[in-house]
Amino acid sequence: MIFKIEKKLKNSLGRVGMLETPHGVIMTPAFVAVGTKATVKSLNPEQVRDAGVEVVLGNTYHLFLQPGDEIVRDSGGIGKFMNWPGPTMTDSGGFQVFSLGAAYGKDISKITKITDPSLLIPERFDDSDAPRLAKIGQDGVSFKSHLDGSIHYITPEKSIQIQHNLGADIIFAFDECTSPTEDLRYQGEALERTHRWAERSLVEHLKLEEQKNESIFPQALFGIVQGGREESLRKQSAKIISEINVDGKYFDGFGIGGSFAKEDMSTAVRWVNEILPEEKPRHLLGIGEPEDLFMGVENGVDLFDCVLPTRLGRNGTIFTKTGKIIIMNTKFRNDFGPIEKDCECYTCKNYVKSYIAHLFHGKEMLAGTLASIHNLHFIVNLVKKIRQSILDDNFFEFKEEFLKGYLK
RNA sequence: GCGUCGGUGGUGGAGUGGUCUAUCACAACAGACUGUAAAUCUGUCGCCUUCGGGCUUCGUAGGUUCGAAUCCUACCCGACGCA
Repeated sequence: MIFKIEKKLKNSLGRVGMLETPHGVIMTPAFVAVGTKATVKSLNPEQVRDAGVEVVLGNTYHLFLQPGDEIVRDSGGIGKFMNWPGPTMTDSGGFQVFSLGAAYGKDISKITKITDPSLLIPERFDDSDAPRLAKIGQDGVSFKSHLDGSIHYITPEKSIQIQHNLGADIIFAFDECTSPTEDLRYQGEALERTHRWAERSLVEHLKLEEQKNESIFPQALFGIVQGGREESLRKQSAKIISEINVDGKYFDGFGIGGSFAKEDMSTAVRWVNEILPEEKPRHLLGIGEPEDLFMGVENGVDLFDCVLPTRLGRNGTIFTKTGKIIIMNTKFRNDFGPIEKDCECYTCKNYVKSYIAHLFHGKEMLAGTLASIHNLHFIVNLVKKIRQSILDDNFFEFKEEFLKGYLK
């Protein structure tokens, strides 16, 4: 994997670059489509590609459980398995430590608002008796399969082994995505744990790379920075993760993970990217909304991934330049215009809102597909436009103009 | 014409003397969703409301009863059977 920076955004951390992988080039900043179970939900690879997607992200935990990482390996790797010829990534399962752990069965998001009352609780809320499918040990995480209840212990080594079997071009260290409801003391403990796991991930990765024969593509490993909303922890994490090395071999790039408050996400990202080595790519995990993408790029992020375009699409919420719309709302039943008249996506070129609303009301499968195509195109294209605006020296103008219309 | 069964909120369909504005499902309406446990979930869903409550509903009209969607009578409507 080779990363080249083409141009920097003046007076900020932003940059435009290119990331070369064994399966093709990613023009950064780029939005990565999420294909957790080796499929971008409701879309086939041609539709994903036509939406402008350059790279797809699968998930270690899900593919380990089903169909099993060895099956993916034996089929020729995740890209071949899912018929996606381009670059691929896999997440390590670290997010499931949160989503199946602290967040399981609760109404908790990794993105909070400062006004969220749960953040005002000074003491850590002890809910260790609450049912959860992921339980953290010092050595790894015990997962109770959401599919059949079977127990699986995932260590950093195990996650890396699985990811080597899955065979994505870029893989991530096993981390703990810490819940925003945890107190500072816990955040610190979790951070130390994530750092230990990062080093073990790197050791295992280098070992497996060494054992590979030439017929197998080399993989790049990204370390993950955590630290929640806390400045000292974020900075400490960025420093430690970027310095971790085994015999002079470092992480190939970095993920920025964990929970954020919407209001101060930009500062958290800036703290980290001011410290991470400039010449390596940074991936802001699980973000985001259009305004978050501008924020991330401006603060030095090269890659984003998020389930939002496809999840919102399947659930009937559609991105437009003037804000999100809920296509099932009554007013769209007889709206015979496209979602966006100047949109180049397949959905907008061929269908009107009335029809898409009809498909959703009728619970037709095509509904989620058409909405996902548009949403994915919208977000992927937004990042491409942001990229171009940096090349054209009008990033800040573009940002202001877009957000003025979008956030209204 | 006679007989039997049945008519419940937008729909289907519970309820068969009080705890009934009436279980439940669907539809409808609104909302949520940020490294996917998710083509999912939440709320509203008779009318009015100063959100305390007030008022009116179970084919129609009467009646019995302290009290009726629930019992009785008549009528209207539907299905089936016999003429």
